[in-house]
Amino acid sequence: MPELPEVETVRKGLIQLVTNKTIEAVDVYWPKIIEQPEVQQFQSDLVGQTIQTVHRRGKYLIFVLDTVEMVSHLRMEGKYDYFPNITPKGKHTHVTFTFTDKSQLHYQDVRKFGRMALIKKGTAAMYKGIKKLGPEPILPDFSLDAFQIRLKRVNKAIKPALLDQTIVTGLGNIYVDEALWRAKIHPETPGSLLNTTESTALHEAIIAVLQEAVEAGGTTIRTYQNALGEAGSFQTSLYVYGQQGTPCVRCGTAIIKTKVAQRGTHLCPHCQIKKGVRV
DNA sequence: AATACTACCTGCGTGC
DNA sequence: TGCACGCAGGTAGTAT
Repeated sequence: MPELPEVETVRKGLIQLVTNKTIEAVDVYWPKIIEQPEVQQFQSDLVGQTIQTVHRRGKYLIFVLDTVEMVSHLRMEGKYDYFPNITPKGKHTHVTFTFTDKSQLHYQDVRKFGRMALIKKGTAAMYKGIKKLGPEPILPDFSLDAFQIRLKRVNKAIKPALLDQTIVTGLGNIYVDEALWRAKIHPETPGSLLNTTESTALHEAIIAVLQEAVEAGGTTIRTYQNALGEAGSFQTSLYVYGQQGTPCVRCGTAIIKTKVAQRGTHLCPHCQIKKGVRV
């Protein structure tokens, strides 16, 4: 389910529900979810550890325990579900954590793309997926200067460039379309062709859309009862994502859906004109 | 180094 | 009803 705002919402929910809980058992039903160490080691390393807090970096959740940290990425459809009592696993439950008070955290993921890894405490920043992330989309981490300098070296389309997580982390398919619409930039524009006005507007739009979405608790597309972070309301504030056929609120032109770098892409064909390509 | 494509999975809607 | 196909909030691996 998640881009940054949804992951942040999940993190807040987890903090409320599992802080100070001690793990009594870990059950794994789809071993590929566990990246490292081996499943048995993963389970035994976690048993007896208490969750101190949950951090987030980009779209990664980082559970901080006594001597280890558990990095968790939800990818497309991963979800955490909390149960106050021991509860039978669902069809798509792949990992369960049972706490000493008999409450449980279930990891559910229809497409099984999500991943978990155990690392030594304090080493999350060095973890494979995390170490290559760009800055968090907030100031001062995400500096306009560095963003503009970096964009000059980007020859590919701005949309996949932003989805890459190395220029700035946290955008996914929804918020990248929203940010580009706000900044009036066509998603296929090569990064190097953005002028100062455009890159400044884009920088501002990225920060704003993600912050607003965090405040709204994220965007809920499909609802699964009980899952943490599924109560977001930002879907009512989307200007292009899923809005194909409806009028652009700025100019009235119908929003279209197309494909850019293999991803469904929404834009206003009047406000967002492609540069660098002969028409 | 940067870029482009594919794999990883399941379920759902669409069209024949 | 069955079936093929495209599509879905993401990233990692591989090849060029």
